[in-house]
Amino acid sequence: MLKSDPKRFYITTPIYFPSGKWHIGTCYTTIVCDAIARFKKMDGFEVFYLTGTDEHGQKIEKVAKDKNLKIMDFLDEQASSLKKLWELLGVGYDKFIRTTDDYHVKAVQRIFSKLYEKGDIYKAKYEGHYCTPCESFWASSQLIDGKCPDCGRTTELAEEESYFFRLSKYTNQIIDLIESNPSFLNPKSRQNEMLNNFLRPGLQDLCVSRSTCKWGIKLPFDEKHVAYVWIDALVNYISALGYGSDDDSLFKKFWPADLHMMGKEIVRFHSIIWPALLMALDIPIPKRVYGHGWLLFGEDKMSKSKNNIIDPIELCSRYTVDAVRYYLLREVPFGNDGAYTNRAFLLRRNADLCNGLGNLLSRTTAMIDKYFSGVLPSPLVDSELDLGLKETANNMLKHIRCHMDALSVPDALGEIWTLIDASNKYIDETKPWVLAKNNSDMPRLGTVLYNLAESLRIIATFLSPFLIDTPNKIFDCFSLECPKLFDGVTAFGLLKPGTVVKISDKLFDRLDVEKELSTIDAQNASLGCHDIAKTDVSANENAFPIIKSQIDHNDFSKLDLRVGIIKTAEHVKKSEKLLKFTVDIGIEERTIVSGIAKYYDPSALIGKSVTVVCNLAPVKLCGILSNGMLLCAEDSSGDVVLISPHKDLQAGSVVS
RNA sequence: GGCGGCGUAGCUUAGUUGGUUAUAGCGGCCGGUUCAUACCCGGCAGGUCGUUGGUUCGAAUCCGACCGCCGCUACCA
Repeated sequence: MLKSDPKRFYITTPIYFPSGKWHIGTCYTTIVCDAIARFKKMDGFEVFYLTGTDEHGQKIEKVAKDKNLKIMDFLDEQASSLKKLWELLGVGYDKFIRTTDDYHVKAVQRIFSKLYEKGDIYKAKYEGHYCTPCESFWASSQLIDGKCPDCGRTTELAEEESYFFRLSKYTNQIIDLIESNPSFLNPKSRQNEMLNNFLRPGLQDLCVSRSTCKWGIKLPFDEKHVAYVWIDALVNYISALGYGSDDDSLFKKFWPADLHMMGKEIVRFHSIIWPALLMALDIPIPKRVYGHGWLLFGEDKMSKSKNNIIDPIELCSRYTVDAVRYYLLREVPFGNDGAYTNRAFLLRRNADLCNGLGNLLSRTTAMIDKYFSGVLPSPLVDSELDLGLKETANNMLKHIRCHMDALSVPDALGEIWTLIDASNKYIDETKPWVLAKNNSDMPRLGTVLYNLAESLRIIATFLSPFLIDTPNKIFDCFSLECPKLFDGVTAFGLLKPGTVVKISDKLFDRLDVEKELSTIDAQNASLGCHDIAKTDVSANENAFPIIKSQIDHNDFSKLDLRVGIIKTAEHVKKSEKLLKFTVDIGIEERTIVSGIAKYYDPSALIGKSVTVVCNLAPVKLCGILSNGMLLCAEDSSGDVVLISPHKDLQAGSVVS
């Protein structure tokens, strides 16, 4: 007999940048992938699920330094805290890669050499903006209001030698890849974005090295340079499989990847740069790249609550891991952004997990206990009513598989709930409590309860890729183990009559939503949590950046801060963010451009006192020379406010 | 400014190529039931499908304008 090729599935999350605290947005991607990976395993695939951390770069160096830690100590700590989080959330990855791992470093170096020899990497000078204190180069587009994006100080023009990857060469190939292969990049709107914004205008070659940053992988042909993020980070998807090492059997087995999953913010790197690199290396292109939406933390409009518990660990310990996984997988429409609110979470938990699933198990096991002393009866007397239930169960795998292939995880879960709902309805229609009153109806009653037990077995089986403890609790009641594969599980008749059935504990406690919300409010208030509603956490991990390194008074005295009075204020044409001001700083009037158009109506600012940084080097913004800076503060919700003196002072008053 | 997307019941949302009374879930109300976690089952209410013109026998669905929200991007990430 011919052995057919085993079915394989390689799925990846992005590697996470360990500079801050982990939040529930990181969890979202990873849990979705986990569910897909588990599903594929049970569906007969040999699966490899990869996740990990992206550990190089200046920021890492800086954060470690600011925390007074050795870089590797800091990184070890971060990686292990992430692994702990995945363990808590039941994430069963097959490999956790760290870009500081030996084999990865070697693979990156080999790839650099290969591309260099091929001529796809070349050395060139480029002009950039250099921030001396930060020792970093920035492109014009990276500057924020003309200032260093890291420290906000003025930068100066300088030249740097760097290595470039000939990305431009691959423009047409990538266009062709996306256009002729619609399943490669999804959702479809991302294809348009990539094509219109980058590909059709033509790609620019990509700077792939840095000479100012030390914390990175050294280029084998030029030790003064380290790999800049692109090649380093993206290569993890193949280095993790042993590409470029002595043992590349996993690579041969699993590449090309079946699915690179990520948040929409990094689709560009995965759908353009990554395929181009692979093309340059003559490696096959991954089959699918999917950019999912963000999990947003919306304000709970229905209540006065403005606070949300968003710490995943806190959420799990309070409401169970399965409830958190269920909510993330069920409530966030895939491909779109989804909003997390405590209310929605609690309502979902009650409606689906307590009332739907938990109560079904409860009433079923209770009846087997009550009417058959806890021994599973035999199915003896079939009826028309049974057919619908069996059919629903029989079609489940087909339907769920279809949704999972389309990456519609919420719909896949919905499919399981149709069987849960059908089972609850089946109880109502068959009325076991009426059958129980009549001895002659006992065989029929036994059949009904047997069918319900079978239904629960099937439900638990299909839940097991998505939830962790709950399926096992259900199997436990029937003294079963979770099957390894879906194959053959949907047909009724697997459970052995005579099995001892345990009455289940409550799967999930029903909660009073209003009470729970006020408890959360009270707790947050006592913890001093401020309004974190409306905050997009995935884009906001550095809402309150860590304290910068200490300066002495001499450093401080270099700043020339003065009170200024706004004389004129207007919108900068062709700009969404910028306002142009004339500010009286006592000795003269200055033109200052500031990126606060979103927060202020210019006409309302005329005559107001503000704080001005007067000796900041001028910078051109949208063609206007801005000579100074208006001090502003931003809170965690993204609100930006000008800093003004408590009472009006003479223009030019010195701030010290 | 360029490109793209979205706007359907209180909330979340189905509506591939235009066609009978426009989904479904949650929440609300009413009824039924009692095995069960005040649960389950049934029913009802609630929508001028963002606004406005047009094409058509007929539009949530196609075209134009407008309003509102969002994403990507802006002289080499």
